[in-house]
Amino acid sequence: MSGRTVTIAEVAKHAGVAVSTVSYVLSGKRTISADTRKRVLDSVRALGYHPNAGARALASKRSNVIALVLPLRAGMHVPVAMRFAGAVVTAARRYDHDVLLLTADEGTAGIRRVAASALVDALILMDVELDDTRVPLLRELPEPSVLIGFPAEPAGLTCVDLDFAAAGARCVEHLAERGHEEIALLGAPSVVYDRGTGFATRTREGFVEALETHGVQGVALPCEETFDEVYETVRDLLLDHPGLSGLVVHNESAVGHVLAALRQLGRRVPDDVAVVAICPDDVAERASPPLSSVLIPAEEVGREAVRLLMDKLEGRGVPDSTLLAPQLVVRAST
Amino acid sequence: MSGRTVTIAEVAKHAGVAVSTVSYVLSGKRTISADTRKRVLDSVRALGYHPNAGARALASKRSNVIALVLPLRAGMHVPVAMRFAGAVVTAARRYDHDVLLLTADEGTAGIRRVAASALVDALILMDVELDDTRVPLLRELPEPSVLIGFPAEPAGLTCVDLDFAAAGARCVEHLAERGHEEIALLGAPSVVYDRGTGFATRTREGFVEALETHGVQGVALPCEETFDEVYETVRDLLLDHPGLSGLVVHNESAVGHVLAALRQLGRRVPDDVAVVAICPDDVAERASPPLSSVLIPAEEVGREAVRLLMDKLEGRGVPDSTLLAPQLVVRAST
DNA sequence: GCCGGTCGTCGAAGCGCTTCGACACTCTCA
DNA sequence: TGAGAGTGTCGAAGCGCTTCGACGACCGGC
Repeated sequence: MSGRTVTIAEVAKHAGVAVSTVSYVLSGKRTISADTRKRVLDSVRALGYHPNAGARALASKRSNVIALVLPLRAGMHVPVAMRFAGAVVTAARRYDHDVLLLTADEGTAGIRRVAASALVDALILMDVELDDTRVPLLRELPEPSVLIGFPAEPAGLTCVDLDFAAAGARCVEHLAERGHEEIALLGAPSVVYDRGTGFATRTREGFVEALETHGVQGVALPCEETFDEVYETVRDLLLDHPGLSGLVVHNESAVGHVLAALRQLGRRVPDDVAVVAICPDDVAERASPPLSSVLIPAEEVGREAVRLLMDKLEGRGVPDSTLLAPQLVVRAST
Repeated sequence: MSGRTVTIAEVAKHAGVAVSTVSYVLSGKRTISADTRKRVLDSVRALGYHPNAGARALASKRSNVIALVLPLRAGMHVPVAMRFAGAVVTAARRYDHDVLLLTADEGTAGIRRVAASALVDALILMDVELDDTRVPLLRELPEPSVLIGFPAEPAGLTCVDLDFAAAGARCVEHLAERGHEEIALLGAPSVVYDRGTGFATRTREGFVEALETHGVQGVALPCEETFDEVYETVRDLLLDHPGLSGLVVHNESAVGHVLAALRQLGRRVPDDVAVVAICPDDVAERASPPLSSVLIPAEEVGREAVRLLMDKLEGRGVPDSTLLAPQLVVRAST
């Protein structure tokens, strides 16, 4: 409570025990009698003791901080990224860890620095590309790490993500069930495919494969994010494919524009064109009409990434690859 | 380079000097001969030395980490927040500091914890409300802090923000110059006003005051974020105010819907209704038509917040209040 | 040629914590 | 009844760094 900072020695004196006893009460690493424990905890509360993070890190070789590496680059969808980040912070706190935020300005040097200085115990990487420069570094780092997303060569790494291939396939299946025979996928901006970001590519692959499985005609197109570009894309698509009656949209920034474009082109949703999106729930619910969608389970992915990381920190084995099953929610648009 | 972690003692031995000499070379706190300095720096590079963050923090009572408190609550615009966050991280790195990410789940306890444990040296708070529970805590904390946004009672605090009142006024001025005589402000969702978030309220005040100054009729309305609600709001607004020809939109999620609604209601932009937005540049540029806008200078605000914080950490005096002047960019919508 | 003042370097004392080994007990079972 | 096996607690040794005071070496001024 006081302004001055309280040390473990003061707690020990207040409780009438040795410093090490206080430490063991707090860490639970040795058995302490219920009586002593209570006395110590009372003193901790009375003095408002918070262990000094630096001292703890120095002595224990654990900082209880994890790094969240978040490149913030073009074409990446920021609200989704933020929800991942929020989920990671919340989950980390449950394991008594804090989160250090790293961006890409420093390149891999930042990762090396926080790892080498023992500022962090472990790392979570977001927005992983198929050919990601950070991946080789991760392999040589002694600190454990988890990737959200998949690089081209994930062997020996620990990766978590929504199963985007299954998500793409699930959308096709859904539209096929509804009787649509010609459909299209509007995906990420082309720059995202060019960069080889995994999730976009994998959705497209899942989509394309499922076309065959379900005996449906279909095309997959990239999709830019300004209204005018979206409008043109949709207009041309409808011109080129007069029989098209179903649309899968995997691009959250564009999804509103797609609906507006359809309206403007005189197509009703879902009567003329059914639309299913791959996007977070709130975006789908907020659209008009509300969209059937495969939700991107940001919270779940974040939580899972932290859980895997903690398992690795504790030396427990973890699977290389964790794919979260897509879940389709049917709303007014199909 | 090696797997093992290198200590200052090894650097000292390698360079043939005392440990303290290495420390002084690195910190520059005592004069060291050019010769010795070079030898030490060469050894640092040769061994790949990174000072241990915990040890450094313990000995120097400075962790070189600042906390970024980011509530992530409803109604807050996530991409903007993220740009602030990115700017803060980048700016902090220039002062050799890292950024710890804190969310609101823990409430004020999280702030107290990281401050008391000396995990961080200082704090930056984002998305500050007029009546913010975190503010009283900040006042009693010994660690310096900077707020992005203004609480109701900012005396004794250090606050930075865009001058939203001036931004609101600037939009009115712009529309008045273009000859519009009846205009409206579509603001944040009502929940944001209810919470008393400063930026929304201050824009409205600036808007309302400027109406009089420029002899213009006008109303200010909150604005929800689903298409249907926006559509109704715009429709009713045009019905109630047949002479209305100018719109100020201060709501990034709604701005696309507003344009779509106007289109659907048969109003051309800017011929029938001129629209000026208060939003980040990329949103304004991506709209159709591109919007005249007062940009939200996220990078500048973030950078300024960090600069102020570093000044406070060094014991330099800083102004209580820093307002960044709005800058209006004219595009196709007015 | 001696004195005081820099300048450059060193050694050692912590910073607040964890953890290891030791030790005094109390049980248990031969 | 005494050896052996826990329990519960303590003291002390670091963890890797910063920083303080000390101390030669060298300088210019008288």
